[in-house]
Amino acid sequence: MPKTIEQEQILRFDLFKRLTPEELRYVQESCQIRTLEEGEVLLLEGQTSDSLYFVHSGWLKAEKVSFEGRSQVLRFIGPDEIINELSVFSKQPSAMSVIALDAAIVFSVPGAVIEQLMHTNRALSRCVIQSLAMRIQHLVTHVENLSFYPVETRLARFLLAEAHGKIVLRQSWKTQAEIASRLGTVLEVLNRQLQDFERKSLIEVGRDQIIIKDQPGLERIARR
Amino acid sequence: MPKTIEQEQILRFDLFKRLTPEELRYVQESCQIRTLEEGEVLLLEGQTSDSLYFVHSGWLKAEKVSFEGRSQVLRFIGPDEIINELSVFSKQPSAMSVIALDAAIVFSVPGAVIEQLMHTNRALSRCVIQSLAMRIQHLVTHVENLSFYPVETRLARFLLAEAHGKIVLRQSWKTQAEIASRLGTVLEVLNRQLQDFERKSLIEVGRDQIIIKDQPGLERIARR
DNA sequence: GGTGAAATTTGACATAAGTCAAAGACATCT
DNA sequence: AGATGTCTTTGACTTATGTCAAATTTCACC
Repeated sequence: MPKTIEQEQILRFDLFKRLTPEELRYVQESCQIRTLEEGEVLLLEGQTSDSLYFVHSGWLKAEKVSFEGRSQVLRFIGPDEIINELSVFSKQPSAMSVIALDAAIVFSVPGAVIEQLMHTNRALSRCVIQSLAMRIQHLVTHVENLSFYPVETRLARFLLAEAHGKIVLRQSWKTQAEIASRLGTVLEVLNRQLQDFERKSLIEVGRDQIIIKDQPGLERIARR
Repeated sequence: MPKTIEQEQILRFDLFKRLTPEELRYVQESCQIRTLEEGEVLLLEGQTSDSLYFVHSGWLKAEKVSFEGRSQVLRFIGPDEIINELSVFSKQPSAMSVIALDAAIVFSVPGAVIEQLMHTNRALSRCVIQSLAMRIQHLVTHVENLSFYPVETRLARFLLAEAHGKIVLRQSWKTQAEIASRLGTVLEVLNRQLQDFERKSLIEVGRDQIIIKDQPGLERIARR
């Protein structure tokens, strides 16, 4: 049963760090594994889903789509991240869609199981609260960026935030269209901004990475 | 001691609905009253404050200010609302400033007191989680609006959301500048949009109220 | 009732950002 | 290699939004 082996992986999540062995077994037993292919929809906006999802591998995005078909990516979601707390804890339909960017594997745990554990284990509540609080911080920052700063600044900030050292990895799904949607703009505008940065020798855009050539320069733009 | 009489008022907050009489007394004893005048700053962005605030009367705003001095109002805060959960529960400095729009009275309760109560009372945790979840919903909506929709649509939605029946109350602090800042735009743009709506007989702008004259018309604009 | 501060209105202007349409580059699969 | 589909690049164009500066109205306070 390869399933069981993978199921053990769910225990590595921070959320479960403080559980007793017994509680862990309970989680493990009630967890389901779901495999997604690229483009597959895990959650649809407006739909109710009572499960919490844990990303084992692969990448997904949480997004809102407008009437005209433009999409705003709220966050990219990678391994070890949690999906759908909002819906589970507020009992409201999902406010955004979640779509696989990659082939991805996620665990799902029924909301009722989590709620039950929260009754007996208060560290879990705290963990959930922390996680929601972080989500809010990110959103506030995003609002700030959208409302005050031009694409130039938003892009500079994005690059600096995503960079490991001097390079921003570009997984195959991280196309200019996806980045544009993340920054709240459109493909063409983003493309021109990238080229502008390149012309100014701030970065070098490659197919599977972006290299930051002039970090202080980028930071100056990011700062305002 | 008039102070004690007012302190009793804090018990009316939803957050405390499920507490035992003993716990209530504890809250009441550790709560402080703070009076603010118009324009006074309750919380400054970046500053750490470990207290939870409860609005007894008056109005405040939570806002972010940009380098250039533009401000984005994240929410208007009125009686019965709670301030600073984010900071208290995430242990991070406040992400935004909170400023009184009115003469206002707020109660403050040390974060440590709330945390202690959360240990013994799980309904409180749930309440906090619900409240954070709602905050996230609002922020997501705000991001969506900023990223997809023009000022025209944002204004229409704002008016419909704020309206009680057919009228949007304009407290003395609800100036066009404040509304503009709430919608993520500037004074002049908002003013022109209001006049445009007026010219189209959708609304009637008065000094202390805005009357919605053509709700279906507004809703059509709001819908996209 | 007059006066000064705050709120609103107006005009002319600058510019960031979105749209449309088409061409080019690149990667993968057969 | 050739073909197909996706991703990227480009140009010309439209438009929403922000900026500046000044006039006008309104309100609250003496």
